[in-house]
Amino acid sequence: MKRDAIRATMRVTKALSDRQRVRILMMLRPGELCVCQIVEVLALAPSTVSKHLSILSGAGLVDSRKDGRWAYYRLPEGADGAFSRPVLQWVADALRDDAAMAQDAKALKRAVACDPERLTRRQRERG
Amino acid sequence: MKRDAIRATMRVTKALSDRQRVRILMMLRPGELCVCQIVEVLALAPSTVSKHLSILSGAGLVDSRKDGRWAYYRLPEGADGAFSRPVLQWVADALRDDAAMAQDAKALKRAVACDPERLTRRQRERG
DNA sequence: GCTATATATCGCCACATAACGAAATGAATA
DNA sequence: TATTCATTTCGTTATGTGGCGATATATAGC
Repeated sequence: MKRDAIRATMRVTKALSDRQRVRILMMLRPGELCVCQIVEVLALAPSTVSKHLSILSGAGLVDSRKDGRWAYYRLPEGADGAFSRPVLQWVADALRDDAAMAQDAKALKRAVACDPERLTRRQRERG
Repeated sequence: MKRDAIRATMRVTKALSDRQRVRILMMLRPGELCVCQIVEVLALAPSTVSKHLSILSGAGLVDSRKDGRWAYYRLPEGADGAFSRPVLQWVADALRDDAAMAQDAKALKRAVACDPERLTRRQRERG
């Protein structure tokens, strides 16, 4: 008898109950992203995006690694993601062909075109 | 291209992001329940439970019918529930063997033992 | 070591939401 | 028709949460 599967479960459902976090998860499906690339697509303050990522991380919905000054987030692979993968798959299915998601994918393609170095410089210059 | 699959999707994830609503959904898996039976198990004010049910209904996670003074809620069957069924299945899998859910199931068994008539009378006398 | 800089954390504010009790609704029965 | 009563709706309150800017942290390069 699991003592609190409910806790882990609610952490996931609460993480999924915010639109921006769902956008992030969908963006991560093709592969890992630098925080600055996520910031670029969501058009939110870096601190806000960081908070969202920490909530996703706490729910086990993303893994992360640091590479120098940059932090990369990705969907957990293998056994790490086994718990949440089905629900994430449901979200992805539900949002297949969604217009807003398609727009994000397009914006993401542009953001990924330049490396974090150039992307962050552009973000800095715009203020 | 669906214009707002995201809206329907977020309605579901927001509905699932509350613990009491998840408890309700799990309680409904064996079959339909009267509002008073749900009130009995959750131990919340009837108005609160009603609000939760209306949110679940808005997300398409439950159907309802009226029978005289009583209202019955159930998980949508067939095509009606096709959209949400996979995510509900994920929740159910995640909470299989969860201690709190088992306790709800036990309390539910007691609540279902007497019919709505007797149950509401007991609630009235205590309230 | 010092500076620059990408990300994370903190403090704050505006808004959303879960809870309750009171009042409204609507069906059964006297 | 009037009353009873299960449920819903409404108004209020307390708490939770998303957003931002300011500050802290940590790493790269001088």
